[in-house]
Amino acid sequence: MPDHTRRTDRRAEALTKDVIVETAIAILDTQGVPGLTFRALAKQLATGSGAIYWHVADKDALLAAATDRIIAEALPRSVEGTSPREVIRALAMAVFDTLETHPWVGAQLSGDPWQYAVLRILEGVGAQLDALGVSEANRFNAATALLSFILGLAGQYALRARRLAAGANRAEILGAIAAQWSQLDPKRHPFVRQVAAQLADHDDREQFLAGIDLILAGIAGSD
Amino acid sequence: MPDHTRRTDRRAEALTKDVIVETAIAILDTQGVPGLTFRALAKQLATGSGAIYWHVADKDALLAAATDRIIAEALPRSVEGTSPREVIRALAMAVFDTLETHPWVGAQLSGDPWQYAVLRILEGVGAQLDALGVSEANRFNAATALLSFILGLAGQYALRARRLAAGANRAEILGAIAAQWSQLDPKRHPFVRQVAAQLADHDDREQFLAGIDLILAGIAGSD
DNA sequence: ACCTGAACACCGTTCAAGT
DNA sequence: ACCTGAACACCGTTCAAGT
Repeated sequence: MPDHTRRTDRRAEALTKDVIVETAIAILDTQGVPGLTFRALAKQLATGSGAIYWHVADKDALLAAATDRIIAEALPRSVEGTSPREVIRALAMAVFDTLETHPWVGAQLSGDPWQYAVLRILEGVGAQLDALGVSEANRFNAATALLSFILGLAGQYALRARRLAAGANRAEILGAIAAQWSQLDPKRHPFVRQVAAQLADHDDREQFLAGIDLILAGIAGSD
Repeated sequence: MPDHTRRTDRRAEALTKDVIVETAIAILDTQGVPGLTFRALAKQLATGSGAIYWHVADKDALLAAATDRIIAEALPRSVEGTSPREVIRALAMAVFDTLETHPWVGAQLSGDPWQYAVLRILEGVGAQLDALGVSEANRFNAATALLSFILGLAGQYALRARRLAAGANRAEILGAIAAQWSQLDPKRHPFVRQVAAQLADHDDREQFLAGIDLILAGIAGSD
């Protein structure tokens, strides 16, 4: 009560799950998943590694909690005055942009699709389908198709993020993959070879939205 | 040459990458990813753990090699006399069915989307798009949309597989998730609550094919 | 060239002991 | 109730030493 608690990176108040998750996110953003160890986390929190287990069940729970906080903050609360299609696009783009800022989220989302963070996305997507005129019988398949696509892309960008963290830049990574692809046997891999050229200079957001639009077009067409 | 080498589960010939990968797959199928350690693998191969590193760079490379072998064997060589749409469906179902037999493949595919096994799938899908009449400009986006959907689903079934390995059965797992979903706040999660009922008794293959069809319909419609 | 297996540098998690 | 930190039971990977 008397002394002004020093606000360095150390902790003065009681340990809470919130502080733990917040600190974990900071480590994940800077060091990636391999950097998040209970020892590193405890050190940053100026506590013992065992103390964390009083607030969090285990490492999986910690990662899920961190992912959920990121996704909860990233999803647009409500998008007024726009079409259902626009809302779904905005939602998908919110997820996409989050993956750029917090690359580890991609692996976490695609690796544990029943976690609460994923359910938030499913809810956001599903809520629009009624307005889109999708029959109740088709809603389940339509929503999970959109969700699977989003999670699939999440996995893809997750790996690229891992390589980015390793020091390379986007052009180098895609250039290396494109070079590798274009050396493939043309007989066995004609398509991939042909597409290799587009890989290096395609726009990620555009590709992502194109996929969303394809599925939305399919939903509109088949109902 | 003289004595008939005893064919127990031990190895008599020289260690090769093929034997290593084969043994790794056997462990993965029975014990899952956590069961695959270099110590367990070495013991099964009746060799030292260091010996494996002479043939395989590291654990990631071993997992990628195992996944590639599974996918290479699973993909239909060529499907004669059927429409491009049927070929894509057959290809997707081949991947899907593989995930049931080798559950760990799902996590591996979605976790490392640039590995060779994924490229095989991309090639298989992409090769059909020309025949489907998709313009060259749209082929890249169409193929990656299908691929992302397949990989997204792969991740989803991967987790369920992990839970199945832990001893539960399909009905229990989905029942538990459905029960959890239906307890959600109806105000905040109306869609997920509504869909919870369909979760327990939906057909996975049907859901998967429905997703493929939605994307194919979108591809056909937007071109 | 290929294999051995001890050793290194880590992990997540537990738990008696403290406050 | 909450925290400490040593201890346990593992990992992947390396590497001198063997054949």
